[in-house]
Amino acid sequence: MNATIYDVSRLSGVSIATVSRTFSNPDRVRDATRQKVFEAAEILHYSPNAIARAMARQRTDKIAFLICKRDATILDEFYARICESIMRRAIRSDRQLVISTAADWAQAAGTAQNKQVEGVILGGSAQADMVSEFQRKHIAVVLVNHRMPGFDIPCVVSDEYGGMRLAVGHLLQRGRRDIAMIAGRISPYITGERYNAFLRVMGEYGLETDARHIRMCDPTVESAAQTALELLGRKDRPAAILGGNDVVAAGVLKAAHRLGLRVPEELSVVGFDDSTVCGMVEPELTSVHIDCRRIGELGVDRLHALLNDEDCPQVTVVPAELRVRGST
Amino acid sequence: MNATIYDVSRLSGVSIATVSRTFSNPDRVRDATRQKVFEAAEILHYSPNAIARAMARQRTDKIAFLICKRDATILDEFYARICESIMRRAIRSDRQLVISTAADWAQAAGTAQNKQVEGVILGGSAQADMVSEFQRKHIAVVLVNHRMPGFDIPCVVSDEYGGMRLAVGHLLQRGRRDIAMIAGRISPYITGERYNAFLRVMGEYGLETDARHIRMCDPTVESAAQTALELLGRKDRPAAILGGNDVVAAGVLKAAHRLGLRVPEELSVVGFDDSTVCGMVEPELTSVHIDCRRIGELGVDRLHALLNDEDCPQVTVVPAELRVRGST
DNA sequence: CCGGAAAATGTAAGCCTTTTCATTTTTGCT
DNA sequence: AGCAAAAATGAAAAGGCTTACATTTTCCGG
Repeated sequence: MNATIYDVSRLSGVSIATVSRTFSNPDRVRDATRQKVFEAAEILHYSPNAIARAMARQRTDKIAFLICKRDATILDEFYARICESIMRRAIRSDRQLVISTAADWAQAAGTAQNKQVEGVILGGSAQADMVSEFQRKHIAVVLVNHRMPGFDIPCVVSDEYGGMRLAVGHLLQRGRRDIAMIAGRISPYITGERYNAFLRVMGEYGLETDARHIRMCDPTVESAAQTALELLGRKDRPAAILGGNDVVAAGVLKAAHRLGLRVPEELSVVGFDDSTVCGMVEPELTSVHIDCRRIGELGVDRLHALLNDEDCPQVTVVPAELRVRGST
Repeated sequence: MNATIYDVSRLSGVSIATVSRTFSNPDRVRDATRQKVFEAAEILHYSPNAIARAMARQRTDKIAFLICKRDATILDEFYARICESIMRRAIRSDRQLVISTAADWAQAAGTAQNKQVEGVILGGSAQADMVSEFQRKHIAVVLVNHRMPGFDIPCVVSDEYGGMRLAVGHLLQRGRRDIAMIAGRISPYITGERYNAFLRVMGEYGLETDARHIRMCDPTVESAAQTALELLGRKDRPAAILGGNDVVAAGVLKAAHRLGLRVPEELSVVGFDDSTVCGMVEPELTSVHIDCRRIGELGVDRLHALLNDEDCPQVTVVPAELRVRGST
């Protein structure tokens, strides 16, 4: 139905080899020839068949971004940003991108199987067996927003510790010493990382962190608000609350509002991620900015390095920044 | 490097045809044979090469979701939802999904070219030449959240008019007759649709809509807030404002807060899309719920129908609902 | 236990490129 | 004009699978 290289060859009067070269390596044919070929191709609406091309060249120039459903989704602005950035970078480097939400990792591996995809970027918490499966298939793997110590895989993460340090430091500057954290159950990695960072940073500043200061909640505004209500309802309520991400922080704001607590006068609130909601709530939310864009780009770059046998740092940490707004 | 059908054939002692059948049509080989083949495959870590398969079958089982950068992005929760839903549906029907943000349509067409992709779902405002390009390549096209009258293409849209009717009806019930709209410059289609719906509905209710009642703004909270400030600063301020989407509505809320106007007592605010921010702002935002999930699913379904030569409705309208919350 | 139908398997062509190697044409000099 | 080297082109194999058609095996009733 679609024209093939043979049709063009026939119409233009050159061999198929020359047609092929004309399309994949234009400067290796004479001007006159090139013109003839392009003319014929134009007439026939020919364009090279990528499948056949992949078949012959044994490579697809295709990479995948896999999100493990269990703890991440594109509905999350955080991952949407990473995804966008990966998309952009992939296009720029002439790679096709396959995106898949892997409900179960078997499906994900299936998607990427068979060298259809030359490399994958794994977002969210990847599982070890998934990774080894890929490696056995000789598919390059890069982790984004996750680490797998013991595995020989490059990963790109943001500096959660540094971000936390900025956040706590800022609160201290504002005179808040009684700081609590509500960690939403986001992706296990991020949750854990931020949790640990909080403990560590508080320790470094010589501040207390007993059970009263740390709470878990589901990653919804309502759940966060409930948790915050408990925390704020008591006499010895904290002077500041760190949300595990912006949604949680928005929940805290909500709770404060219900209790009639003024923010930031009576309570400081800090979020994580610096997502668009920060600008929508009242007061606007101080938040730790995570450079998702950079993370995505670096993810693609690392994958490229891997695919081209260049050397590639195992761990890349992207710095975080604090965006101070009305809630502190 | 990877095992091929020949390796499996050799090890299991059957012909490559049988191996092929074992994988693509298991019940057409005898039990004993199937077992032998699978065993050999297991040992060799064989799995069929999808490229070669596509080559031989002349089909890829691959579809694409293309977003036209100019007016839509996955960063938009609205599109993220559609995207998610398409992803889910595509996976469920054993299709691979390629997602691409098309900065320029040439690139998009390129991505989908060459029967690498059997069909595309176009999100955001597609351009006519893009569509005809696809059609000439015999690539099926479905429009999501957009319409192209005059083109023979199925499209799936939400019932913006119905949603608007619900919103305005609700406001009237609350005793608000002086209703204004701030339309954000979202995707041209949506913006236009909602704008027209507003005019029409207001007309149907016999309400005024002079220049005072309709404003445009950029699709950011800040821009919306500025616009709302102007609208609300005057003596004859409206009693209710409809935001072109939730972000705009959030901006209105912000403006009201700055002016010390109590919502909903002194001003009612309604958004569109029913995105997650609705639950985060104070008061929570009444919004017209757009069933993005359904839109995505139907998009995929229509595409399937097209690919299977089944008949396929040209226009599918997904109903909208009103979610009433604190802002009215 | 045989014949014929049905089921299982095998053979080989085809899908559309790329690419190596051989061959032809062009180029630049003398 | 003639020659060697360089550039352009062509012929053909390879890439891994599916499938139509041919062949072999199995199954069943008589």
